[in-house]
Amino acid sequence: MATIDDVAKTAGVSASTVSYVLSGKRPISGPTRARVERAIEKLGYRPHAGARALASARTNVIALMAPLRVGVNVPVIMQFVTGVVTRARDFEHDVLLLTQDDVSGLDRVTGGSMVDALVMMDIEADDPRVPLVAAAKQPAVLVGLPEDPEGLSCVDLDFEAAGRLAVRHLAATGHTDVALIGSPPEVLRRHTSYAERLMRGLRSQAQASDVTVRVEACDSSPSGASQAVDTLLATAPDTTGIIVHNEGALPHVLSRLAERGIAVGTDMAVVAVCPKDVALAQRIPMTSIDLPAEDIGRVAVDMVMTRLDGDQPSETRLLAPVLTERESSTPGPAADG
Amino acid sequence: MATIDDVAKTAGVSASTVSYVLSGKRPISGPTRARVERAIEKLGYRPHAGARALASARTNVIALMAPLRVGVNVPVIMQFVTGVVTRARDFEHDVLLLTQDDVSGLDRVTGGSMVDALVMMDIEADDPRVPLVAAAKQPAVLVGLPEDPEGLSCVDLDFEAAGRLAVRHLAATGHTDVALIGSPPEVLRRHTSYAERLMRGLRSQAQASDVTVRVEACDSSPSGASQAVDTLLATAPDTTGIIVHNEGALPHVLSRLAERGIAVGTDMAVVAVCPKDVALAQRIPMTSIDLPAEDIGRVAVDMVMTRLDGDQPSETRLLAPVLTERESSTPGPAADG
DNA sequence: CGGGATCGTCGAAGCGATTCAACACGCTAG
DNA sequence: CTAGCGTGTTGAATCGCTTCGACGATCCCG
Repeated sequence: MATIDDVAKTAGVSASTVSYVLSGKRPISGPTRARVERAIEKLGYRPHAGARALASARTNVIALMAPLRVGVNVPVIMQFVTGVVTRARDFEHDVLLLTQDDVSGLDRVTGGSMVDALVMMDIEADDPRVPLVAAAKQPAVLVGLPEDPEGLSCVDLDFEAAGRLAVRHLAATGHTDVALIGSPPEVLRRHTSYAERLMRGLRSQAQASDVTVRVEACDSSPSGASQAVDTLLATAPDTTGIIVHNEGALPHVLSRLAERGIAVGTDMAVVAVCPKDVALAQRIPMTSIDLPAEDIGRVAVDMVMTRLDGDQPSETRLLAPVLTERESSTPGPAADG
Repeated sequence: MATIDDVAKTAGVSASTVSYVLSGKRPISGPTRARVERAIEKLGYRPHAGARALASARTNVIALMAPLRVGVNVPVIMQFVTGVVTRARDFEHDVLLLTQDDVSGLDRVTGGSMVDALVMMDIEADDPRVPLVAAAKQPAVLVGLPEDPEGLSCVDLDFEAAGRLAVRHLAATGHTDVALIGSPPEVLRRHTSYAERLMRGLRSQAQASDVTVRVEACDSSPSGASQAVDTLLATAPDTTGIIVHNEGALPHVLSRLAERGIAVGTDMAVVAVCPKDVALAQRIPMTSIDLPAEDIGRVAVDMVMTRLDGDQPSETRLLAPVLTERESSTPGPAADG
């Protein structure tokens, strides 16, 4: 491989000049720049990433911790990841992927200066990674909300507001008995923050809107979904509105309702909290609160990049939920006639 | 951050000794090793990845190109990725994720010595990345089969054998009119190798077993799947066995069959080509040919690691397909009575 | 008891970039 | 006419590690 010295030699300049042409940190005259660029082209020169990292203390790589835990919805994760990877490229950064949720990987990439910054997904209320990453020299952004952010920046959909919004929507369309079909029990057991925040919003708005809300955990299998539906209808037969916050279970919930002869949209209003494409890929276009996974990934990168040099204060960004009415929810019983 | 010199100083040895303790490339006496290790521990020393890469020409990172193209099944991709990431850790390597299928990323990580090796997924028959990666100084393994591998190593499920196996199974259980519900049209248009190989196997065995086989492309949406089923049953009403090679469409195909009152397993035998967990997550446990995505990812890493120093010759590894009978396929009409 | 092998450690030379201080040059202003 | 300035370029130091050759000490065997 050609080195910067080779380029310098064939362009008839010094290595530092080549470096400045590349980085633009000092003015270089037009002719010189042109000669250098020609030399680079000719030799097919690519700066050595390691050498660069050593000299400049910048790797142009960010770490993305995306633990693949049981119960997480893989396609949604991948939407995040896509957002992160593509946005990172806008900042000339590549992405190092860590899928294990152990803490050693964090230590390695952080301590070894393998990355300039970190984005961590699937944050739990009391996440063991948080103190470690707070102590790291690299800036970090958490996707989700830990109990104690320790001065770290966070970003996520405002699930609490989403919960309120969903209930408000159902209440406004005349429903008084609503239910949540939510995350798998494993997710709840881990105290993954989004699940709890949604419920909090749900409950507070239920009280405010004088609506009862029943909660069912639900794993993503067909049988799990059927069971959740059956239990719900057995214990709360007056339910006329369901909020589904479980991408994997959603199609099965709809199937089960269909099997039981319950027409979604007329007999039963259903609001999904999920990415738009999931909402549209069901048998009926779903009224949904969009989970803008790719956006969130993008924002996470924006935030972490801002903090690369300037010591921006930490900040928490909760994206406002947007509810889009589609065919799965229509005015409920109280609004009838 | 502490440097190797700091460690050397506090341990009372030279930096090279510390390095040898870490790498084990020269014998170090017990007491010395112990002193060094204590110093490392005490200072929380982590070798600087960039410096290491510069000096040793090893980054301990491999690149994973996983283009997220339309029509690919994301959960399956993630199974590959998981296999790659976890196996890479066994070799002390981390994974740099490239999701864009452009060629510039390849160039960057390759030319800039950011990685020691490459794993490339979703290979097309005439993939533009292949010549580039063949010219790179890093070893590479392709997941899939290009038309001309140019001396590169490849790994994949033996889809041609899978096609034969599926037909043989159906033929053996008495079916004479079978059909494939296959990949989305985009995938076929790209000449993604697995789709074509499966069809080749299907056709050759159909001829050998004196069975007719009809082929339907099928996108992964509910409507696409329904349409594929409807078209199939309209144009080939005698069909009694279906092979589904499309993870996304599979549940919808089954739903549609159910809607039309066709009982899977008795009226219609269905064989799926998909990961085992997908086969088991359907309304009926599916007879399936396992797509061992995670295994393939692991094997890809094994192969590429073998080629890191030794100049092992290139090799193509096609994993033998395994068919597991479950409830979705039972003896067909000719075997009845 | 001497000579060669073996073992453990060290010093120094890179690896390939970045960046700072310094310098040469041509201008303008005084 | 010169001091002073800005512009464009350079040389050298530096980043933190690996690795090669060398060297003293210890060991074994004849």
